[in-house]
Amino acid sequence: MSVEQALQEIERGVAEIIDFERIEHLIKEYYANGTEYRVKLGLDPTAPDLHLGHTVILQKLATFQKHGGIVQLLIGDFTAMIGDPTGKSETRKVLDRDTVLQNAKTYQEQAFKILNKERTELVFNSKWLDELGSAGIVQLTTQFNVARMLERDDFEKRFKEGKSISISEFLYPLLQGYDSVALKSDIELGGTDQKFNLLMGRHLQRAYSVGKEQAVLMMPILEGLDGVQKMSKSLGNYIGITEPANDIYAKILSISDELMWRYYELLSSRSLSEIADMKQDIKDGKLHPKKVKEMLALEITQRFHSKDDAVAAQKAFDNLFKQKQIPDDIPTVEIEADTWICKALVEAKLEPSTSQARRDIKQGAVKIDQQKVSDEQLKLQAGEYILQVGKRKFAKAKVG
RNA sequence: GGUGAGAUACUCAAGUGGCCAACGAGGGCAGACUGUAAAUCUGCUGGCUUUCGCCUUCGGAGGUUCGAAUCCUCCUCUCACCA
Repeated sequence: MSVEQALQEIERGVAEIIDFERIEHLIKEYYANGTEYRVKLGLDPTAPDLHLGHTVILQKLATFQKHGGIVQLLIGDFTAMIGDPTGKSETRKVLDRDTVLQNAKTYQEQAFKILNKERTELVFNSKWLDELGSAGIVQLTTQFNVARMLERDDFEKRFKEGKSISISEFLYPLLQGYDSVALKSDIELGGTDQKFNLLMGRHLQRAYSVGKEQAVLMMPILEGLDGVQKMSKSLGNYIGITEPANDIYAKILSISDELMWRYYELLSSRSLSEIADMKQDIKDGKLHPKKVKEMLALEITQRFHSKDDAVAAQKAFDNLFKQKQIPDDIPTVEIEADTWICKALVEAKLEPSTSQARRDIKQGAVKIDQQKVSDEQLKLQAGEYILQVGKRKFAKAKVG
């Protein structure tokens, strides 16, 4: 593969690159002399599950691995105890160490679904930050000043609004930047929201005379299923990479058409020209958008499961929705005879409370064996039934 | 350390003695329409073995009252101004 092609791949979908010349140089060196280089990604192990939003950056790392990069997967076990203030309107809660370590472990297991393990170095920043000591911290803080710290958007905003900013939060970007000093990274990746922190790495590498200043490559923030807010676990609009094939497939099909293109650009491995062609074909009426979305869903599902699983997920989905059939693998619950329907739905975990069940029955959302339930006083007689709430919640009930 | 303001459901936010399970907005769930999409329209959005009923909830603990989210006391936390 040529250097040009490699750079093209690297540039795809990125939001911003700082010091592109350095990346260009590193790639050239690799293809000319086989010289490897280090690409850093810092992970904040506060939420234990990776979702598609994280994979945008992980995939970019994998691209670097193909072109001579050794990935430094940095688990911010030390910094996580402070909590990254990025995008937060208030001070984060401090996590205890056990939780942080547990989360970190989950993270690495998942990251290797995308990254090449052979070309990844796993590091924990407590290794050098623990040793930094008070003197080291003071030394570090002399490298930056408050006025510049307050240039950071979220700090500035909070400062203006008179909201509290903890001193420890000022330390966060400094420590994260110091990681780049300790790791001597050549390139650091991150989301656009990390720009300030990423640049800090460059600044500190210069201040500590590391002999290089890392290039910075920022990926856009992936929107969640709602298409508006960023994908995040706490907002519940995410697709986790450990989710079952059926769920991943179904969730992707549920995104809007507009958002689908965004996902194509950031997540698919299809070429940009291919994607542009599909867009045109839809415009010309040659291609149905649903079809294109199915292809995306298949591709992504296959990435985290097998091809067979992906095809099976598609089939299950079609059964469920296109043909309005009932999926094959639904949970079974045993229920005593003569149980009130609302209570049964709660026992089957289809409803959180009998009150909610009652409301849903009133709205015609509850079905037994495809038949709408209209009587909320109904009692289940012995036998086997398929209980359904809404379009996608099912359970098989063995009553008796 | 001093002074002042505030804490209401998933979030924001009304309510300042009974009409309050608590306006409104967002979010969420469901129904219609669709391509399980989006947009739009409609309904619901504390719990309860059963709903024209009962129980719990407006930062916490007490108190006043026939009756408190609303008044009083203390406590906890947040914010602002001053030092």
